[in-house]
Amino acid sequence: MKALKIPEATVQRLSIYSRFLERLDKKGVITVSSGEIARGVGVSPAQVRKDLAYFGEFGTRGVGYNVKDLIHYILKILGLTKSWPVVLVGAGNLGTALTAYKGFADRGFKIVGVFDNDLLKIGKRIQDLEVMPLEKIPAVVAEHDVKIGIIAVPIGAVQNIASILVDAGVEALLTFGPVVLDVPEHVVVRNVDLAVKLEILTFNLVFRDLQSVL
Amino acid sequence: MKALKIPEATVQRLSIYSRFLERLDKKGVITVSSGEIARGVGVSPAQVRKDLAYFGEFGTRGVGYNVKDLIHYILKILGLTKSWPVVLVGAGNLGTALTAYKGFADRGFKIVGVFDNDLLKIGKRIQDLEVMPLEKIPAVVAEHDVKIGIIAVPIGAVQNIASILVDAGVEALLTFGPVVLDVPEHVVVRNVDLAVKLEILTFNLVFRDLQSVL
DNA sequence: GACTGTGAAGCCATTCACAGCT
DNA sequence: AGCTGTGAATGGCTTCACAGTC
Repeated sequence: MKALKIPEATVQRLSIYSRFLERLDKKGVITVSSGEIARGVGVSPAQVRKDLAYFGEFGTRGVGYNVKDLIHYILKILGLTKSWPVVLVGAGNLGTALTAYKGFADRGFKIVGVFDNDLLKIGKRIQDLEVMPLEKIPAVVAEHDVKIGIIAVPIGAVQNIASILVDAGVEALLTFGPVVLDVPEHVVVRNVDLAVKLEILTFNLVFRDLQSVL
Repeated sequence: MKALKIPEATVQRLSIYSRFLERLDKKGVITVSSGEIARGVGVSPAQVRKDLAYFGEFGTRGVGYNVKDLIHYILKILGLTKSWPVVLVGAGNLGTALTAYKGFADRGFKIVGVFDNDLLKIGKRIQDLEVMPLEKIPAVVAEHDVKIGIIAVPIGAVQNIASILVDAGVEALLTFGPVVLDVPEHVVVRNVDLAVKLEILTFNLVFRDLQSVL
């Protein structure tokens, strides 16, 4: 065997490469070099080659990579050659925005159920989905063999929802806001924290000014 | 001088520490050790100490850190001892969700203007803000001395909005989706890509299964 | 000549382990 | 005894540089 540990940064970049390549493909571009990809997404050419080398030899020396083929290989690596059903818990502002988010559908993610515990929201329609009570989670997860859950509920409720999803069979969770989840080891969790992102901006703004004084 | 290069990961964690500490403070906790912080946010104690050590000596040996003081120091480091005015461009689903997002207000970010180029959206009220046309960006940015812009528009329009914001005087941008911005060097840009996050999940799901076969 | 694939080098972040303080 | 602060060691990711191929 060969594949061992893949840096998370590599996985992130593969996702980005593949979307850049799809744009090239739409423009009719047939072949691309690591340097062109690098410029297109803002990394170094060596980085592009290294990232791809973790998974095989996809290029031709002296020529570059075939765009269509490379797209296919990367999607295969990322597990995106099939559509993934997703459940979303939380039908507030964020949940509503995520349900409508085209970026998910474009990449084969299909939201098959939206849930909330708020009686005022249950029954409401978001896109073409009816918001369901939490009790329906197990049935929907089982019916569609859902592996991925998105949790967009107030911070105090996140752990509880995570447990419900995991018990129902979900194996990967995307959460928002500052939470540390207690879930079984086999469950993959990633978090998006928008306040952190803004605070990286403010840090850089003030730190830059601070340094210019030294 | 001493401070030189701070890892971005450190900045992220400081933001997370500070919110954990605020929860402790609300509970009335006076003193905390690096080990307790570490357990609370899911990192190693040494990491916590190292992160703080970049910026000074905030603890007492044998005792730990004073919660209130440490919160204050971290907020100072992150530039959060003042409120930051923010403009948001894009009044679609995501923009609307972001405008209502409590996590921003809680940390002192105040959205002072929401803009869109869609005539159907202009004039609409989101929270207590009226959606304004793009032409108003320079005036609002100047009036409130806005340094931070959030761009939540379709991917094709992002670069154009970024340029407008930068021309108006904004120095830090938060964008969504797969874009590489062309902006002056002094402008700080960070990106949130939700599809990438989901694809990290799928990668891990399929890669785990793949590895178990080897 | 052009560009990939890759071992080696370099760089950066995290962890270790212990001296120093309370 | 307990816990911080930190130099040293480790581990991991990125860049370099070049051999290999078209």
